[in-house]
Amino acid sequence: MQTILVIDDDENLRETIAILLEREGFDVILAPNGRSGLDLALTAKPSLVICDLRLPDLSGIEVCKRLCLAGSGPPIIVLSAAGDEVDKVLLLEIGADDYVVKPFGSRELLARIRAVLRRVGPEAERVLGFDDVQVNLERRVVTRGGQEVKFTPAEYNLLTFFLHNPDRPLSRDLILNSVWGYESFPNTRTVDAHVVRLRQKLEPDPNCPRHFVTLHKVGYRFLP
Amino acid sequence: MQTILVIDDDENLRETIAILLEREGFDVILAPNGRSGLDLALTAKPSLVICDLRLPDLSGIEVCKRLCLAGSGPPIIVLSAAGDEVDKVLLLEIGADDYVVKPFGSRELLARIRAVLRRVGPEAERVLGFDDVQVNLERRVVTRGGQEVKFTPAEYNLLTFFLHNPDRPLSRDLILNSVWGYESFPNTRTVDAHVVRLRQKLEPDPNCPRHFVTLHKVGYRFLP
DNA sequence: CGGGAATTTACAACTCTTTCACAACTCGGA
DNA sequence: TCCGAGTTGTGAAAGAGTTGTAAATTCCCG
Repeated sequence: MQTILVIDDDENLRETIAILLEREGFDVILAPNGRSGLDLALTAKPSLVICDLRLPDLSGIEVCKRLCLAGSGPPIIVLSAAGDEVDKVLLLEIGADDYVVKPFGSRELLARIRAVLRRVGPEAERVLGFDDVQVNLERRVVTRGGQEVKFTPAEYNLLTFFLHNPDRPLSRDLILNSVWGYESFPNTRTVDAHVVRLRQKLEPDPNCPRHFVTLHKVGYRFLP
Repeated sequence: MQTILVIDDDENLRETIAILLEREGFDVILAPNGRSGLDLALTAKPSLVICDLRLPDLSGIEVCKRLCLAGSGPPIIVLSAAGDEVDKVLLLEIGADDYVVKPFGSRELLARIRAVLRRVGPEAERVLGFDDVQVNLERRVVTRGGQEVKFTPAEYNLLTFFLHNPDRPLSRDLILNSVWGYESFPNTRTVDAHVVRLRQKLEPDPNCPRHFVTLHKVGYRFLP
């Protein structure tokens, strides 16, 4: 599982990126400023850092430098505002691996991330699972006891969301926002229906769920 | 005997490089602009391409992209003028193998050429396939059960893109960007239409595709 | 035991894909 | 330069597959 650290003082953007990346199967950790970002980068050992150029305390440049000082730190992608006069060469020289100019499309950011990760090293097999169930995020394939199990997009998205958030109580609203997105507003019963489908396909005994557990009046919880 | 294609609008430089390379025992072909360069690269199958960044029609970047489309294509060394603000990362990302800043010495250029050729190594067996279908990238010929099957350029590009990316979910957008390129904007239905054509030509049963599989709401997947 | 909450099922609406025909376009040759 | 064959992108209609929801039922907790 690959972890990405996002350092940006704009909470909105931070969350947007987080959701985007999580949906792609990355673990995401967030920091609102340079100092905490540096700390996290050194303690959490992320596979990649996305860092805004303009931060309240340390500048993005400063962050890059410090991270590179540490030797073989994680690769860094710098975000810069459209107006900024960015010295690309300088950025790359001090250790940034790539930069993206705001505003950027999600596709662009993802492409750059993958390019950097690919360049840095062979991508770890991105496989999650529990019991005899395996989910290959790269291939978008789910197997159970070696047999492929088919999933519709909504089911698959819900499944990976659970897998990325094990052991946590997840409210229906949170699930809706994370999996369906802010633009669509299905009612919360919808989540139930899809959980049922997951259970039927993946629970050893769908009548007595052990992995996709109901939290009465709260929501659901996924237990590996 | 190895052939090198030189794309540069400066006739003087072109000739200088040609003489230099021929003295070293390479076959050299020349092109004064991006378009004819691309044509030559595709028809003459050089072992290596040297391409100026600044060209009258297509930029060197554009040339790189096109050449790398299907993931095969010859290695590329980019020439950039001293003043150019070169985005090294971008260059390497889109498929250039190395770059040399003008003015350069003949020794340097030769060293880089040899390095790239060495890295690329003995030409890989460039035949891909599945079932009784064989695709010879060298000759640009597709056979099925020994019989040649004709492919139009768009079909062929799509086919090789699939072949180079087996087993992965490929969104329509990704396919469009990779096969058609960032500058052309056909709508995503176009991909469907071409997939249909591939299936009709290559699937044992076009009504029940086993190799070019639809991922509903996601895109397509190629399974060898 | 009562009432709200969760599950289950079935289904209709909907979205996405396939198919097909066609017009625009490209390119080579006369 | 013009023409014709071949190629390619697109729209429209039909066909598949997906998904949100309602309604009936069961479950859970107080």
